[in-house]
Amino acid sequence: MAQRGITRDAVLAKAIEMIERSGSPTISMRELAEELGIRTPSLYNHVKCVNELLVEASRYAAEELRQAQLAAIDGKTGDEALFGLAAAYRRFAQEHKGLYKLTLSLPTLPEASQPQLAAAIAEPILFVLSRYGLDEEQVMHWQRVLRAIIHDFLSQEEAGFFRHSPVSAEVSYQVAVRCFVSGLHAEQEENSHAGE
Amino acid sequence: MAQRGITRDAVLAKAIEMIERSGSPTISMRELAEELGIRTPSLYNHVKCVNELLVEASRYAAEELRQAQLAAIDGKTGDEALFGLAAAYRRFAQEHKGLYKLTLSLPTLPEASQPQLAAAIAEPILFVLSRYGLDEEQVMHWQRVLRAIIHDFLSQEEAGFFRHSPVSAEVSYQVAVRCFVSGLHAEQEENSHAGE
DNA sequence: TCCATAAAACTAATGCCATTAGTATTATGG
DNA sequence: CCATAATACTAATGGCATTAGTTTTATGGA
Repeated sequence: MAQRGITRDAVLAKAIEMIERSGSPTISMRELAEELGIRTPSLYNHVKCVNELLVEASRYAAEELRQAQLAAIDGKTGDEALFGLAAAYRRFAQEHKGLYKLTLSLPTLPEASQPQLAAAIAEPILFVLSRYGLDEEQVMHWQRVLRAIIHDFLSQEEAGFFRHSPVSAEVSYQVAVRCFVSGLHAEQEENSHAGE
Repeated sequence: MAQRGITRDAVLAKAIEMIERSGSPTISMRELAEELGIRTPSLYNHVKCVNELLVEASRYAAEELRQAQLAAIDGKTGDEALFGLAAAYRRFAQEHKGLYKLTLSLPTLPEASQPQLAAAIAEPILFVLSRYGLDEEQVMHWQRVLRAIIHDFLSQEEAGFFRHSPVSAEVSYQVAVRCFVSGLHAEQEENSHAGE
């Protein structure tokens, strides 16, 4: 038996499908082979190792997240764009748990592929912030702050930190985003006063 | 050969020591046994499974983080206490990488032990925030926001997200904390206006 | 003082996983 | 129509946690 129509792309697609389905950013070669209807070692005709699959899946996840962000800020600027970004992140995390977690562990990937992916994800935020009259370094700081708020909020929620509380996680998230915007305005304020 | 002076506590202590040393919140039964000078299966005379060890180590980590927080706010109130908390978190994360990561994955523990540990960690923050004249639900939201900022900032930094940038992570962190405080004050402001 | 008992170590074995080595089969282009 | 390369297979390796069953030793009651 040979040539069963399985290609590297098909393997990757199935891996991504399984990550989406399970909500977990891990890949089991055994299960993957089973789903494809082949024996485990046959996978190695298409990929080098499980890590290579993770890198490829991360690449895909980063691109998806990037697109979701770009769609969210389309035609918007300023605070509206920021709220749009925050909402898009939250939706992405909820609808694509596994892919989202993959973007969180992106820095564990091999050095080479990492910077581009991180940059691809950060870019939409940087773009929106670049219109706030901050200097380049400040933009970097505030981008990190926003990502920190958004990211960890979601991962804490996902991880179950809020599960045992009656207080709405959704509302907490809105408080967090408003907090960011308000802090950002304060910084802007300070900048403009500095020039007087 | 028997009775080599190894107790359950000794096993746990060594496990914690190894987590501290490696900076990784994982335990290998094989390595653990090797360090203790016994064979792997002998560990099972003292603990039920590797997960039980992780639970115990998490308990310890949560308590340590709690103590670090309490020490940081001792004699302080208001913004000063908040800045103290943030600094303490950062220091703890840097000096106890492994334990800190353990507190991040706390929710993966069995349901039973989780709420107390999460509460123990959150309590000092709740205490400080309780003096800001917010209602109970607001306190909960703002506690989550602060934890989100602090936590993810540190885990992103640890994970290497900032490694390829010349912009200081330390300064970004300060921007984040100031952002929180400024946002908190804005909320306070709104509350007092609402009563007019 | 001695021995029964239980604690704590051991060896051997199981099962799950990723991965590698080596072999068989089949699709395809020359 | 057949040589070759691609792709699947089986078999084996090595690492891991864990379990079963056995041996050794510390200790307290006779």
